[in-house]
Amino acid sequence: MRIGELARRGGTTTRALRYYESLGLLPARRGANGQREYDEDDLRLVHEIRSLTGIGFALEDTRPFVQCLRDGHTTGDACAASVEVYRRKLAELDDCITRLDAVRDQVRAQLREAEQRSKPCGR
Amino acid sequence: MRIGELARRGGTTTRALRYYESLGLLPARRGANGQREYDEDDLRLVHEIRSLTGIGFALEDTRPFVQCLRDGHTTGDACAASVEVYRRKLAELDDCITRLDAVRDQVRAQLREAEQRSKPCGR
DNA sequence: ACTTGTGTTGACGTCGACGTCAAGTCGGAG
DNA sequence: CTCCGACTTGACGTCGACGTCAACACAAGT
Repeated sequence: MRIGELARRGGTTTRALRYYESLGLLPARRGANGQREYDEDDLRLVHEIRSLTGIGFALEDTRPFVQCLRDGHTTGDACAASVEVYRRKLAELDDCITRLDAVRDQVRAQLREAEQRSKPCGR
Repeated sequence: MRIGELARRGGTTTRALRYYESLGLLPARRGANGQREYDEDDLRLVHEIRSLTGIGFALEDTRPFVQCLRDGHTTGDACAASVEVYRRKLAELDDCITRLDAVRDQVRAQLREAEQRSKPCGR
């Protein structure tokens, strides 16, 4: 299939696919006319990339997963490098959530205080 | 005081202060020589901006707080517009945390599954 | 007077993941 | 043959909060 179909079926755009190729993430074979030619395996790679970036993974973080699939594994996370990314991301998420929780509490407290001051009168 | 001192005492850089000025967030008086001249009140504004951006507020979100201080209030959140920003931010934080929690659980599950597959043998 | 430090404006660079536009080529329908 | 849609490469735009550099003026210490 050509790039337009791959984009449609992969839930993305041709621009994104060319961008992935420019990063070496999604290399493409070329037909006699110079147009990019893709197959079902490529569609799997696109799905892997999209599902990972969809939950907040950076494109570079998807690289091990994509490589893993290209190496013939049935899932992108069957390789050690991918699992390592999982671990790192999990740690990042924990950190992030912890910080956001703290900020939320802080903002909540400030909000309560500000509302308190604005209605100092009884009732 | 001049811009360098304000930057030092405000815990930021001269570049940032000029940037704030370009946004109309921190207007500056000028001395006879054309140099920016600041006072202690300006330092308060800088502290307000930094403490808010420090916890993740966008610069534009700090505008009501800064305006509030310039209007003579003792705190930046003494005005309705500021409190409104608090409320909006709190909602954003709740949303964000909820989503991140879901993602974390998802990644955790994937990680467990991947580790499971890599060590299918007992023990 | 000289040097060093601090100030000024203006403009381009950064990061990530593409969007958008331009100008041209290719494929199939009518 | 013509036309439209899909394809090609290349290059600039976007967003936010500044960093960095250039080239110059001003201030203060010895």
